[in-house]
Amino acid sequence: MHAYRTHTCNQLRAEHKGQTVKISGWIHRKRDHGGLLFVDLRDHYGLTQCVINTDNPMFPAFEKLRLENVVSITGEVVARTPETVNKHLPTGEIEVKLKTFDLLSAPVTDMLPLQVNTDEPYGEEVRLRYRFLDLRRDVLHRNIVLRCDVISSLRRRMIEQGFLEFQTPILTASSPEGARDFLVPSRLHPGKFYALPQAPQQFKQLLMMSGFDKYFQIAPCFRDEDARADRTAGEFYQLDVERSFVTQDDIFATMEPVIYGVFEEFSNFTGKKFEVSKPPFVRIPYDESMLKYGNDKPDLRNPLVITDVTSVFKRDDVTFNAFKSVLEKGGVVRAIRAPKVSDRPRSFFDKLNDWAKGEGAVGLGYVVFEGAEGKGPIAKFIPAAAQEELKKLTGAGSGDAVFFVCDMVEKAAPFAGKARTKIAEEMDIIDKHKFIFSWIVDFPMYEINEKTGKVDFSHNPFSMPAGGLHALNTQDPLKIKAYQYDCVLNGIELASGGIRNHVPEIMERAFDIAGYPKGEVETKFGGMYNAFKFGAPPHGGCAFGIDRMVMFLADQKNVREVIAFPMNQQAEDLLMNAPTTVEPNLLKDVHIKMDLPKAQIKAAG
RNA sequence: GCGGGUGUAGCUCAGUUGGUUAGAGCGCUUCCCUGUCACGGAAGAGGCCGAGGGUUCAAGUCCCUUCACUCGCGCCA
Repeated sequence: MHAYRTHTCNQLRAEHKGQTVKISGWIHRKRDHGGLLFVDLRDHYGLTQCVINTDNPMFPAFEKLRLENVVSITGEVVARTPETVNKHLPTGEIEVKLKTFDLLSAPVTDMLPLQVNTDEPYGEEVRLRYRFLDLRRDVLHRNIVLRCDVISSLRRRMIEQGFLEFQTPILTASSPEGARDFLVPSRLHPGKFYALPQAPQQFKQLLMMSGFDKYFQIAPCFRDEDARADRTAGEFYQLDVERSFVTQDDIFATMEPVIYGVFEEFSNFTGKKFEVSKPPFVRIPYDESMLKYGNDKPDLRNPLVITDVTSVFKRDDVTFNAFKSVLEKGGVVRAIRAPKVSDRPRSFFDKLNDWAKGEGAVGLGYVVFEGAEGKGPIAKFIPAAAQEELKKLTGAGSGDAVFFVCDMVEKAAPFAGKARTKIAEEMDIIDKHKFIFSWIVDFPMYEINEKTGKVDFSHNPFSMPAGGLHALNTQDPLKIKAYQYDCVLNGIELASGGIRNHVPEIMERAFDIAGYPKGEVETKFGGMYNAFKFGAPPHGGCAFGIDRMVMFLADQKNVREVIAFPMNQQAEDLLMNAPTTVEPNLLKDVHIKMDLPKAQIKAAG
């Protein structure tokens, strides 16, 4: 007999009755009847009930074992009587009648800081400090299995399309992404540093210039920026993809079946099937998204749409001066039509108005259409003819309300976006069991940097500008679009990508417009720049956030729920105690001397 | 760096307007219990109420400071 087990804890069925088996695992739960003791033994695969009574001389020793001890149990598989079968358990037809057992772990003597056999919510700090216990618990354990399955599915789907899986360096140089780098000091080169890759961006482009055609990688990425619920501290994984001789549509056609396929494959993970939007995913130009949804990552589960109704409030017969004064300064009015809400109580509208005030707005004006007539606090400023124009622009009919946001465009658009979300939430019209994908396309190549007031890259500086060199030389930089796109799912950015700029002349001009001195491209991205000169194929790609994909499929609100060993919000690993101070000789090796803020000198000790 | 929330037993939480000895469930210890499956029952141990300061006859409760965790903002093209 095997030293540890002949079967797993999810394997034994009625057909095994009479067999002598050995199973190993953790003591999940005990039910002690004095003369009769039931123990649920748990391993990765499931639970098996074991039973022992006082006839067995091992009874006293076995009875003393505490929860979460690791034991192997040898015994006979016994069919349960019909009335004692447990239908909720796959192994519920049988139990193992214990003959002998071995304690395989050191005996558990301390109190468990968190209980494995409950689904009670625990504090983050305890969960992270004792992550190995939390990972034993059902929900987190299954989430991590899902993550493994999702990654192998992605890998299989990419390989089936003829992509090659690469590894790229972890110790590298600073890359063109805009985030803070993690730095690693060089021992051999005093005063110099490696940077951990924010993404393998340059390497994957170099692989295209090296003639490999179809690249992918399950790539670790490192960015020294603060965490959010959908963004872990420090590091995350991307499905990183690049292809040669492709257009934007080729990238979409490559990725849509992969992403749709994976989401469809695991759409039933939570036990409730999610409906997945089929390829081709809807494509929305950036400008349209900003107008209709108020951001560049629309939640398309929300059916509400924003329209521009500035023209209505500019009419001479409309006398709503609160808006007119803003319009005179160049502002806009954005409207959100909320269908069939005229029967809602006044409190529905007041609540939204209070919310808007809480967001720093003056309020959220609205008109409710009942029959032909518009009602509400500001309806009296809008005569019938103007109301007709309003209905025409927004598509509002009888029973609908239209909410207004008025401000300068750069404030009105995002606030209308927030209001769109808030109104839909209050109306409870967002279908929580849908995955709706979209591609946001035609991002602007440049934007005004608010701090400096100068023209800056708005996305990846390596993206190809639409219209190429001609556009760069002849158009207003702020009007130039880039072959740059995001894949958005339910209001969260899932991927970003672009068709790259592979022509040195266009790249130099692009950096010139963003105010970089001549030669900057060559100094900063020398390897890439050289490659561009020696035969670079047109290429492009994208990168999908794996943690976020799994988070969606597991229906979790926080990426930590799908990562085995995440850091906390302060980018600390409570289990491994990182970051930590190091021995002075290690610092000396890498030529580092501390110069700490006074308050932290004691802490660094 | 800034704002919101939370902090009471090993864990999850309750604790009234400031008022006697700070409670419950799980876990832990001892005992009873031979068909449970979140087994049941009896008893028990376990508390610097995050820390420090203040107001008060009296503070878990009110005020100030501070720390930790968390959510968000800044940041992340």
